[in-house]
Amino acid sequence: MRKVRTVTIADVARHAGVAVSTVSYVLSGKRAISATTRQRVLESVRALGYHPNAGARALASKRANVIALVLPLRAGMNLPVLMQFATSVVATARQFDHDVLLMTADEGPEGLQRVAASALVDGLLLMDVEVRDPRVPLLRELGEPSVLIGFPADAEGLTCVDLDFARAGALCAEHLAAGGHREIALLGAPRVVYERGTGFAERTLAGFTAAAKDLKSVAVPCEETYDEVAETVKILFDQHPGLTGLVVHNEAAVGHVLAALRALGRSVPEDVSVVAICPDDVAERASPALTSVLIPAEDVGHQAVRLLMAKLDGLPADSMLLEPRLTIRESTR
Amino acid sequence: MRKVRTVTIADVARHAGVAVSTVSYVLSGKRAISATTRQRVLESVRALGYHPNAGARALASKRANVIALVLPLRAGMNLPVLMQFATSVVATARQFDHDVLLMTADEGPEGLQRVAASALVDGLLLMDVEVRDPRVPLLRELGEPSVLIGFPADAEGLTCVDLDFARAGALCAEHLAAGGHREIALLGAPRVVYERGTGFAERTLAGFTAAAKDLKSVAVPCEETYDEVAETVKILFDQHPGLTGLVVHNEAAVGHVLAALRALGRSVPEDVSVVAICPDDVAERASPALTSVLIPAEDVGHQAVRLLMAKLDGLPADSMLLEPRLTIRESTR
DNA sequence: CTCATGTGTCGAAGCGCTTCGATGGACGGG
DNA sequence: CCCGTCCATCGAAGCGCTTCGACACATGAG
Repeated sequence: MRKVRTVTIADVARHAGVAVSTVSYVLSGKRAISATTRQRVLESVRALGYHPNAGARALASKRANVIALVLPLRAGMNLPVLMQFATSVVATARQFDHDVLLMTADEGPEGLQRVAASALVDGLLLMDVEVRDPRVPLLRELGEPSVLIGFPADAEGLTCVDLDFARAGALCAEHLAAGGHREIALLGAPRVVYERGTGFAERTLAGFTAAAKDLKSVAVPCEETYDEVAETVKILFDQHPGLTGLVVHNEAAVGHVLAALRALGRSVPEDVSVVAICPDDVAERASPALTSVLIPAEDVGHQAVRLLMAKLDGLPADSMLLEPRLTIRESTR
Repeated sequence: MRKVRTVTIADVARHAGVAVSTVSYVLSGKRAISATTRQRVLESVRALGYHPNAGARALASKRANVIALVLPLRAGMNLPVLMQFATSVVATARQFDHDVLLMTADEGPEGLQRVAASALVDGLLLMDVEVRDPRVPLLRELGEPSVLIGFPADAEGLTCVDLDFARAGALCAEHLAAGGHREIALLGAPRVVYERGTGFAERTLAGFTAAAKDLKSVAVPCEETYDEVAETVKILFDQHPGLTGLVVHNEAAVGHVLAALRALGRSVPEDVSVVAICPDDVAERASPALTSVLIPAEDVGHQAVRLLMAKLDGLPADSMLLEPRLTIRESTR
C-alpha cells in the first residue's frame, strides 16, 4: 500500500521549468503555447505519470467531466439490450473524455436533484423513459442538461433519442404482407408494460396496426413464462385458424414462442412466419434463426451521448428517431 | 434553463448566523456541536436546499465518495445476475453515502490507473474476475483499496467475495443423490468459459464431481443456442441411458434444456430430475418451476460494498465465500 | 526609431470545502 | 476569588486546479 504522494500540476511545472498555468494551458489547449514548451511539458507529464486531480479540476472549472446514466431497472426490461446500451454509453462518453456515474431509480427524483445540485455530474442520461414519467417534470425544473432515451408524452423542449418503433412495427407487418400473408398477429410486451404506458410498446403497436390495415390483424400482450406464452399462442391460433404471420416484440418470450409453436406442431417458417423485434444475438441464437428488426442499442447510446455533449457545450440538440433495419433470416417466407 | 447561482456552505453559514466551519462540523459530525446550533444549521440547510459541492469536498477531504464498478461485459455472461448485482452495489453504496462510477473493461488496465490516480474514485469493485486475470497484478501495483467478485489464482493479500460454487455444485449432487438418483450429469457453461479458466465454472465442477464420487457422473460444457443444447442433451442420454438427474449451471441454456427434454419425450420430474444453479426468477419462470441453487447476487453486491467501505476506513477486510441455498421446487423428486 | 500589435508565459485570485489550532465563556476545585 | 478544564465555536490555511489580467519581448507598419 505504498501511499505515494500524488503528482500535482505544480510538480510537473517545476520539472518542466515553467509556470503552473502554462502546464494547464498545454493540457487544455485553451491558449497558444510554443511547440518547444509544449513538448517539454508533455514529456514531464509522461515522466512523472501525472493525472489531473478530478476534484480540483471540477472545482476550478465547474465541469466534473462526468455524466449520470439513470437506469430504472424495473421488471419486464430487456437486459441484453440495456447492457449493450450501457456499454456504448460508457465507451462514447470516454471518447469525449467523460466518465459515467451509474444511478438506479431507487433513489427517486431526489437522486437526480442531488447529483445535479452537488455538481457531481454535468448532465443526465435517462433510460427507459415512460410516456408519463415522473422524472420529466423534475427534469424541466432542474434545468440540468439531459437527454432521454424514449419519448414522454410531452417531449417539448426535451432532447429524446429512440428507435422509431412505429416504423419497426410497420416494417414487420409490411414484410409479412409482402410475403403474401393475409392474417397476422403481434405478440407484444407483458400486459403490465402497456398498463404503465411505456412508449415504445404503444408505438410499435400503432405502427403495426396502421401498416396492417389491409390485412386481418390482431395484437395481444404476452407474458414471459413458458406456460403463459404457450397458452397465449394456443388461444391465438384457436381463435384465428388462418393466422400465418407472427410479429414478436418481446425479447424474453421469443424462445418460448418458438418452443410453443414446435409443441403445437406448427413449423417455422413452413406453417408460420415469425418476425421478431430484438437484438441480433437473440435472433441468431434462436432456432430457426429469426428474421428480425434489431434494436440498435449501440447506436442509440452513441447518439444520446453525442447529443448530451453538444448540450454541455451550449449547442442546440434536437430529438431524433433512429431508422429500424430489418434482417431477413430463416423464420419467414 | 435558469442557471441559479448554486447555494454554498457560506450561504448556509450566513443564513444560520454561524461560521462556515460550524456548518461543516454539523454536517460531518466530526466535532461536538450544541443541539440548538445544530438545529438552526440544519434548518438553514433545508431552507436553502443546500447540497455540498462534490468537487470541493473531494478536494479538501481527499475522499471522492465514489467507488468504481468495473464490469468486463464479455460474451457468455449472465446478464440478469449481473444486473441484480449492479443494482445492489448501487443501493448499498448509497447507504454508505457513496456513488458508483461505471467502468467497462474496454479501457483496459490503464482505465483503473487513470481513475485511481485522478482521485475520481476512492476504491474499486471488480466483477467477473478470472483465475488468471490481467487486472490483478496492476491492482497490487496500484495499492488502491479494492474488492474482487470472484477469486483469481493468487488471492493472497486481496479481498474477494463470491458464492461458494464448490458447495453449490456439491449441494446439487447431494440433493439428487438423496432423491435416489444413481447416475447424474452436469451441464455447464459454454466451452469457451472453461477455456478462459473462469473460476466459478471450474469450482462448481469440482464440487459436483467430489460430491458425486459414489455415483455415476459425467459433466459436459453446454452452448447456448437451442440447437446445440438439444444436440448436447440428446448425445448425453444416448451415451448414458441410465441418466435420471441433471444439474444445469448455465442460465441462458436452462430454458432450452427443458424444451429439449420435452422434445425427447422425457418429462420432468417423472423421468428426469433437474436442478439448476441460477437466479430465482429464472427458476420460477421455467416450466416446471426448477429446484435451484440461487446465485445470491444481491448479497454478493452488498457484502462487496461493505468490505470495500471497511477498507476505505482502514479496517481489515477478509475474503469471504457465501453459502449457497437450495430451494426445492417442482423439477426434482 | 517609435508605436501599435501580437505571442507566449507568468502570477495570483479564486472555486467551495475540510480541518487544525485558537479563543472565549462556563464551571468547579482549591 | 483565581486558575485549570472542558465545551462550543470561530478564523484561516490550504487542497490542486483553471482562468484572468499583466507583462516581456518580438515584429512590422508608419
